[in-house]
Amino acid sequence: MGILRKTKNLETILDIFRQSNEALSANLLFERLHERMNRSTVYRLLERLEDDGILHSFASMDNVKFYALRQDCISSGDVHSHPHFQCTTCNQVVCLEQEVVFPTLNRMRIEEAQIFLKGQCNSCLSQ
Amino acid sequence: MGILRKTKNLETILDIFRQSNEALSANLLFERLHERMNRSTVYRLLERLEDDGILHSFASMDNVKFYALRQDCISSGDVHSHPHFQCTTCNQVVCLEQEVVFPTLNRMRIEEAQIFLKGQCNSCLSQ
DNA sequence: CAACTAATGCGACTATGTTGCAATAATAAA
DNA sequence: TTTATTATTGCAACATAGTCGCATTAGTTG
Ligand SMILES: [Mn+2]
Ligand SMILES: [Mn+2]
Ligand SMILES: [Zn+2]
Ligand SMILES: [Zn+2]
Repeated sequence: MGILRKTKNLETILDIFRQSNEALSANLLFERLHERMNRSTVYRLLERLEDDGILHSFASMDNVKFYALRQDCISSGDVHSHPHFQCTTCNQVVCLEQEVVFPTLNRMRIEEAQIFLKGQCNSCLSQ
Repeated sequence: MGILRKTKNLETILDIFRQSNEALSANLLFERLHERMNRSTVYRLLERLEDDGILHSFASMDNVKFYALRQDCISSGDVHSHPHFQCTTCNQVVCLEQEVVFPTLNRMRIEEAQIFLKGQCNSCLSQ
C-alpha cells in the first residue's frame, strides 16, 4: 500500500531519519522515541515508508533489519547497490556513497545485491 | 570453545553438509534431521563447528543465519570475502567461488565484509 | 570398569517481527 | 463546521530465530 495520511507518528519518524544520516533498526528508533510510540506502529511505518521508496532497508550481520533514507539512485540494466557499514566500536550503521555494479555472473541471473561491511569508522579511529 | 568429543549428532550434521554443498540454516538442518535432534543441540553444534573453523556463517537477506563448510581461503592483509547467493525460485543458498577483495576505504578500517546476492540459479533458469 | 566432564534434552526465556481487532484520528463530503 | 469514511493506531496475542540454566547422558581417559 504505502502512506496515505500524514500522521504525527509518521512525521516524528521521518524527522529522526532526517536529523542524522545514519541507518536505524526498529528497536533503535523505538528507543529514540523514548518508547512513546507503539512498537507495531514503528514496524508498520517503516514498512510503509519503504513501500513508498522514502526509506530502503537491508540486513545487518547480526540479522537485524536496518532502514535509511533512500538517496535517489536510479538502477538501470545491471544490479546496482551501495554498501552499508557498521562500526564495531560505536555501532553506528551508515550507507556508503560508492555504488557497486554487479556484472551478469557466470550462469545465474543476479537480481538483488547487498554488501555489508564492518570495521572502525573515521571518528572512532581518531580517538 | 570448540569440539572436544566426536558425538553421533556432530557426525550427523557434518554428513549433511558434506553430502550437498549448499548452505543451511539451523531450521533447515532441523527439518532434514526429521526433528530427531534437539533444536538447541543443532544451534550449539553449528556454533562449535564455526568456532573450530569447520563451518563459516553469514546472514541472509531475511535475517536468518546460514552456515556452510569453510573452504580453505586464507585472508592476509586486505579483507577477503566470497559472495553468497540465494535463488529466489528454489531458495537454495550457496557460496560463490569468486573472491572479492576490499581495499582500505576512504577514512574507515574495514575488518569484515559480507556480500549477499539474490536471483535465479542456473538450474532454475533452464527450467 | 570407574571417574570425569563435554554434550544433550528439556523447558523457560529473549529478541525481532507480525497480525487481528476495536478505538482513534486524518481526510473527504455535505 | 459538521458528519461520514476509513487509514492508522494501540494493544494483546502470536510467530520465528536464537539463547541459557540445569539435570541427565554418554564420550573419553586412565
Ligand atoms: Mn543504504
Ligand atoms: Mn560461504
Ligand atoms: Zn564508530
Ligand atoms: Zn534455484
